Parts: sequence; structure tokens; C-alpha cells
Amino acid sequence: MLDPQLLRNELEQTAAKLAHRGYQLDVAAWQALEQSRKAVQLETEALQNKRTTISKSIGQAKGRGEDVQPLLDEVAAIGQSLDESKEQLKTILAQMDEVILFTPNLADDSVPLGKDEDDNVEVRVWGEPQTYDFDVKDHVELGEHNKGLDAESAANLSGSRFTLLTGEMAQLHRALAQFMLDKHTQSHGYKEFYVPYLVNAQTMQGSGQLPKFADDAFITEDERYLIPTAEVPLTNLVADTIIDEAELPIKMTAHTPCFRREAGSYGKDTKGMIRQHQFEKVEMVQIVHPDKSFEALEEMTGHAEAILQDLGLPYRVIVLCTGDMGFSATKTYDLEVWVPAQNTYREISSVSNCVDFQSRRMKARFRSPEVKKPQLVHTLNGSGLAVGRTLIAVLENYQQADGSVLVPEVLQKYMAGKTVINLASA
RNA sequence: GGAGAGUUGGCCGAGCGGCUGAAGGCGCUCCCCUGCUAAGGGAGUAUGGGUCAAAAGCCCAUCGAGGGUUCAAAUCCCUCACUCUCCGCCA
Repeated sequence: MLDPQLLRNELEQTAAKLAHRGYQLDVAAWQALEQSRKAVQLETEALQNKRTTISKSIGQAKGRGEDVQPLLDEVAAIGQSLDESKEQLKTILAQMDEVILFTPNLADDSVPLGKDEDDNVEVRVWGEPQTYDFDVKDHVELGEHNKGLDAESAANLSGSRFTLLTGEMAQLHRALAQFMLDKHTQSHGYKEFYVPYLVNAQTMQGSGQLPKFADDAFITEDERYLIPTAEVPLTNLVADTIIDEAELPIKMTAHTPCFRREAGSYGKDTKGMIRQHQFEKVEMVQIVHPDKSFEALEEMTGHAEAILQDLGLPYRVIVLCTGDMGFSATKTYDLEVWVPAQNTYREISSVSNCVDFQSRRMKARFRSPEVKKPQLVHTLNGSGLAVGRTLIAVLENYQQADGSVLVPEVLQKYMAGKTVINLASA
């Protein structure tokens, strides 16, 4: 949620910045709302004050044993207009909420202007894509041996966009998640969490998934939502709290399944396990002092990169342009890993600084000894990494001519020492 | 699933129609006193919003959430959420 003061004092500039993100704020309509809000709120509060004052004097008069009828007559007149005024104010505030809850965060000034993913800017490249002296197979082919990766069975069980992993493939998948968690907790200073996978509507709103993206989430009969990312429960842990400044930064990580409807993605990435309704992810979340959030963004991006580097997977870092960023973010880096079969880089991680956008929605604040008032924290989140996509990257980048796959060294201890998996011979 | 008890400020806890944004205690901050330590005395200490160029001031809201009764609700009524205890069921 944007700072309401921005929409009051710098409306034109704010609208211009929102336009960069492809969001048109109806400035005139907003101004009209704001004007009536002010008028109606003032009137409501004045009436309220008047009534309270008289009510108190009724109490006092009664205490002295005086006749209170004149006062009762006086207050009777207030009732109706107060009710009307309150109702009016409620309507106006609801309309304003409607606008503000659907308005995305502002992009940081350092973010390149642009319309869509074609305008994203490459920041750096790490590693050298390997050349193969044989025809490279994609992860689907590599996984099909002995049904290590079985889309058909998954489809029978659940429908499209699900995957079943078996044997060494499932083991490798687990190894990846284990490795990532260990790295973040042991080397990067994150605390590990096990979180609920079902959350309520308020939690989804706190991190920005609701109300705008209701169609992207699975909802249960009792109106809970399957988490689309561990960012949702982790970030909301500080909802409605006032943290001691000394406790910042808070660094959290969790390995969870993620559930997404993928409502708008018909026909995209239908082959293999690139885009699924259910996938695993190790997520990083940081709650930081507002002065430190951009620093933390770089650090977190580095934490995600470290996983890819340890796995020896070539990747590049791009900064998303204004038009391609997510709703809550003010700046986002994507990590894209090399996918040999597609001869291109594909997104494997997204690291965002949301500044105070989520914390304002969640009322997540901190108190510092110098400042009397509680201040909003800044929140960041990043994948470290998407496990399924990392599995794909490992399979394809470590494949050999015979269809076997070498196990990256850092994973071997999670694979009972195996150095190669050969599903065909399993 | 059944029965009961609860939810008040950073924490504990009183209040059960008006003088209560809320006693008292703990904690914290500042001051005084005390040659250390311990103890003592005094003052202060919720959050959000509005008004304002801003501050001060003033106003409004908030005692789990939402609604209702009333001139007036932390206090009465209804609905919901959560916590705890006992019973049942269960990985």
C-alpha cells in the first residue's frame, strides 16, 4: 500500500510514476474522493464530539439530581445526521480503499523504464554455458527414463501442470532443497522456519496477493488460501507488531510447496516441469531497517547467486524494468539460469525489495531509541531457489551423452555419496 | 465433534453502563538521593487517523473482530475468530 500522504501531497508525480508501471490512476476521481473525504470526516468528527460532550454532561447532571430532559432533547437532534454522516464517510473510505489496495508499489528511481520483459536489463553474467559434443536432451527426455519424471501419472492423478518424481529423481529434488536450506542457515545467517501452507485472507492481503490477485490462488472451502510462496507466511510473521530496532534485520528462510493457479498462462511452458500448479521453493525473507533495504537487496541477491555458484550452474542477473515488476516490489532482480535444451536463460529466482509497501498493509513497525514514533520496517523476499527449476537446470547442465546425469559435488552428501544418477539403468 | 472458561496498554492485572484511554503492579526513560551494590523519592511512558505549510494544540477512533441496544458501552445483547481445560476422535 502506498503512503496516503503521497497521494495527497504529490498526486501528479505519483500518478506519473505509476504510469511507468502500466497503472493508470484516475487523478480527478481520486481528488474528488479526497475532497469529500475531508469534508465528511470533519463533519462526522464534529458531530461525534458534540454528542459525546452532551452525553457526558447528562451523566454529570444526573449525578447532581438535575432534570436532564433539555439535554436529551438537544442530543436527539444530533443522532440522525451523525448516522448519515458516518455512513457517508464509510462509503467514501471504502471507495478509496478500493483504489489504494489495487495500486501497485512505486518503482525505485534506479529501475529502468520499460514496458515488458524485453526492456529488462542484464546486470551481470556468471559462468560459461558448457558446449556438448552430442545432442542435448531436455529435462523431460532425461527424466523419462524409467519414469523418474512422470508427467502422465501426475496428470492421471491431478490434471495438467503437475509432476511426479520417483527414485533418484525425487532424491535429487530433496537433496537440492536440503542443500539450499543448509546454505542459507549455515552460511547466510537465516533462521529456518516451518510454516502453515494454508493462510487466511488477511495474511494474503498483507503481502499483496489479495485483493488484486485472487484468481491466482487456490482457495479452500473454509476460505483459506494455499500459499503461492513462503513469502506470504514468513513476511506476515511481523504483521501488526512493533519490533525493537536492535532485533533488525530479521532473516528467515523456509522450504515449502507453492501453489499457483497459473490462470493467465494457458499454452505457456506446457511441457515439462517449468510451470506447475505445485512446486517447491526455498524462500528467503528479510525484515530490515528502512535505511538498509537496498543494501539488503544486493545481499539477498548474492545469497541466491551463491546457490547457483555452488551448483556450478551458469546464470545471469537482470534488473526488471518498471513494466515487468511485481505488484509489491519497488526493485527486483531476477536470476536466470542457463537451460541448454532451450539454449537460453530461464528465471529461477526473483529477489525484491518491497520497501514499506507490505509493512504498511501489515502494520509492521519498529521502534528505535531515538525516534518516539514507531516506524515502518522494510520487507524483502527472494527465492533461494525454486527447487523444481533448479532440478531442471542440474539435469540439463550435468547431462552426459548416455543420458546419465552427474551429481554436483555439493549435493553428493545429500545423495548418499552418489556421483552420478543413471535412471535408465536403475 | 461435545461441554466449560477466557481474550483489557511492552508485560501482569483491576474495572462489569456516565467522572475510564482505562486503577494498581512490573518493565522502560529522565531527575533527585545514596561514596560501590542494594534500596528509596519524584516525573514521564499506547496506537492509528484527522486538522495544520509544520510544530504545538485541538478533535476522532481503538479494551480480540464485526454488528446491535442506549443520550452515553471495556462494561448489556448477537455473530464470528482465537486461546485454555475436560470428553470424543486421530498422524
